[in-house]
Amino acid sequence: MKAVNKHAKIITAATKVFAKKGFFNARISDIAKEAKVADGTIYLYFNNKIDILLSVFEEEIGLLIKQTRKLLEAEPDPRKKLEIFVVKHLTTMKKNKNLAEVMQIELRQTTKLIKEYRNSKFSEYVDIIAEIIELGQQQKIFRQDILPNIAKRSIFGALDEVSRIWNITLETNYSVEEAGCQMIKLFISGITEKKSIHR
Amino acid sequence: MKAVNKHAKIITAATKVFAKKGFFNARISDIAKEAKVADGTIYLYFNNKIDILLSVFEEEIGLLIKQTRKLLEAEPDPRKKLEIFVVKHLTTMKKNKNLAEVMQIELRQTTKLIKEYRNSKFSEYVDIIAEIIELGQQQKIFRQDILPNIAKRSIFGALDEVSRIWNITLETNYSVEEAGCQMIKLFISGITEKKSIHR
DNA sequence: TACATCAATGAATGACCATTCATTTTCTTT
DNA sequence: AAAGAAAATGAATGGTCATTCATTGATGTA
Repeated sequence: MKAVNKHAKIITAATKVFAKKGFFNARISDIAKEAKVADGTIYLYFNNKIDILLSVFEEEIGLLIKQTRKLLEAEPDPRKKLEIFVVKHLTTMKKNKNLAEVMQIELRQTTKLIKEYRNSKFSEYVDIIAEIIELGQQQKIFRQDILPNIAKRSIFGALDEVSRIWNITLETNYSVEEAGCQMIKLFISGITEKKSIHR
Repeated sequence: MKAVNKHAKIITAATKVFAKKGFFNARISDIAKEAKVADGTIYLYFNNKIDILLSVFEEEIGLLIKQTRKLLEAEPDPRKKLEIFVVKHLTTMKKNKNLAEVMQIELRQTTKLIKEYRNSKFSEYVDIIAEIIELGQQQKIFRQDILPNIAKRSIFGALDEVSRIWNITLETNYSVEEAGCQMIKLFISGITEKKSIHR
């Protein structure tokens, strides 16, 4: 068969199948069927099952990093940058539920292997948040007493959990705009009523 | 054999094994060995493998809910309540890495079954945050324009991610106190530099 | 057309492991 | 102490896939 890039076809199929069934419940034969390819063909393009998962992730998050960086570079204000990151993340996860699920569920699974892997692309993604925070601190717009490394985890975790919920409950409770706006408020200004000054 | 509550013994063993290997990579025989019990014995106390996982979770989170509620009831200030919740969560997850891992990793896995299950104990736990926020809003201490349902997800997600990192990286980068304090700052007052000083 | 090279196929293999159940051990009652 | 009941055992079963590889098909070359 004159393959129109089988590699890509298999990745797309695998993303879909992993998202639907989870890594351990996904069968190679499911992926093969989805990609309209023989089971054995998959092994011409990937070493094994986990290799497929990692390829799926690498591909998708790499793209996300590139797009996010592109959006950010035009904007100088760190507050706006943070907003852009939040909205971009939520939008992507809402649009691409397969990616969302693969990110959220699968990559918390195969402990050892993933732990090592995560130190590359995934870290790079989360570190974008830390960069924004550091920039804001340099410009004296963000508080100096916030540790970027804890804040970045908090913000990523919040985004991750909110978009996870979208995948779990079929109903779409909140729009991206509404959720994003709420989260920005929370991170930027906190939960406390502005006028009240605490003692 | 002089059974000293095998049920409990199996649960403890299962928690340990699930945390170490993950649900799908954990063997019933591993759990049996850890509990010093025959493989078959496990089926006298549990219906099947997933039943063990759910029992582990139910047990542990039930306890956490009880302890957290107890700590909260003495404190009237919603800001302090939030602080108590944050610190209790982080402390528990740091102390009980097995529980942390079971919560964080396993329960994001078996999609369908867990989705239904999560609507009970897990939701109850996260809803404690929403209750605190609503209380703060009634008292006009927290902003009215924050939606408790999004804020609760954000705060839980942040806590979850920060404690997840503790489990992944062997080094203990930040103490519970430091991380808790940072997160409280972030949620309560936000990231922006302010004139008014909190507390 | 004949041959060579490379890609693709999918049935067969073999390892793995949750679950079962016939048997053994321990406990209770009389 | 003996018999019956209950609990525990762990080897055997049966089903499930990931992975392999002998075979087939496609494409290019001369």
